[in-house]
Amino acid sequence: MGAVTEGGDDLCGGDLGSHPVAGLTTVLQALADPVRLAIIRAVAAEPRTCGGFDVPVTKSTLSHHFRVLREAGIIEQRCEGTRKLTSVRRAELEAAYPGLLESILSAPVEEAAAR
Amino acid sequence: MGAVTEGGDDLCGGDLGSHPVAGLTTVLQALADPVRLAIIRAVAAEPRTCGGFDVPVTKSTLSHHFRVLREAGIIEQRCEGTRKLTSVRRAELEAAYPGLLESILSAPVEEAAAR
DNA sequence: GGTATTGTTCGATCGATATCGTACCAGCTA
DNA sequence: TAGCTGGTACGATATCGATCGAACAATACC
Repeated sequence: MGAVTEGGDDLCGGDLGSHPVAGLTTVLQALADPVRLAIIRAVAAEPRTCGGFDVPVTKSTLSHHFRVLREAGIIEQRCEGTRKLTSVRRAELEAAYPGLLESILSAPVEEAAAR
Repeated sequence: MGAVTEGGDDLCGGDLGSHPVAGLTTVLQALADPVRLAIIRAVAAEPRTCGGFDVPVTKSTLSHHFRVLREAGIIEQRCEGTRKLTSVRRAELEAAYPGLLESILSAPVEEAAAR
């Protein structure tokens, strides 16, 4: 079975989107962070690259958060030249935990709290 | 230094149920633990006391988890003699984050994983 | 009164993780 | 070719939190 046929250039399409949606605890843990929550809100509104966030962390920390979200099966990333386009895996998430993402995205945004 | 003299009528009625539902991050963090998830599932099915759980932790750890859930506004506890009856604050939670509790409770139960 | 039951609190331990800085790598672009 | 940009990898640090045991408190029961 073809792993990922992204239409030609699959230089990075290998394991970036192949993570299945993780267990409930893992997913909740991935969501239970203000930075990641901000990421998901922004990405859910419109897929974007790492540069498109205004969270007050360095890019290495941002990369770490992306990995956590990716490994929880919440987001997927697609190479776009030198950039990486991040998007929420709405369908898979909805299939695994119906209503969860919806209820979280529709919750009021908390003000950024130092942690 | 004795003479606390609290009168003895309502030792626990005060702040055990008065916590408002916390912010989304706090609530998700409170939910993102297998032990607490098990507690909530059990309590949601039927309010019960601390002894009514089969989680593999000591009672002090259990007490800690109850405090976290209580302070997140997810559960409330009522004194019942020497016992404490715990129940989920469904209405308040539903008002704060519609659909959240529902989606979590209806998710498949993960097998207990060592953490 | 004395004992058992139920639960909290405190101190200690120990693993998880959020964060940063630096180095590094892969594509663009001049 | 070199430089620039977006992103990852790795090591170090520091804080958070889950866990336990022991001590304590309050009520029920004999």
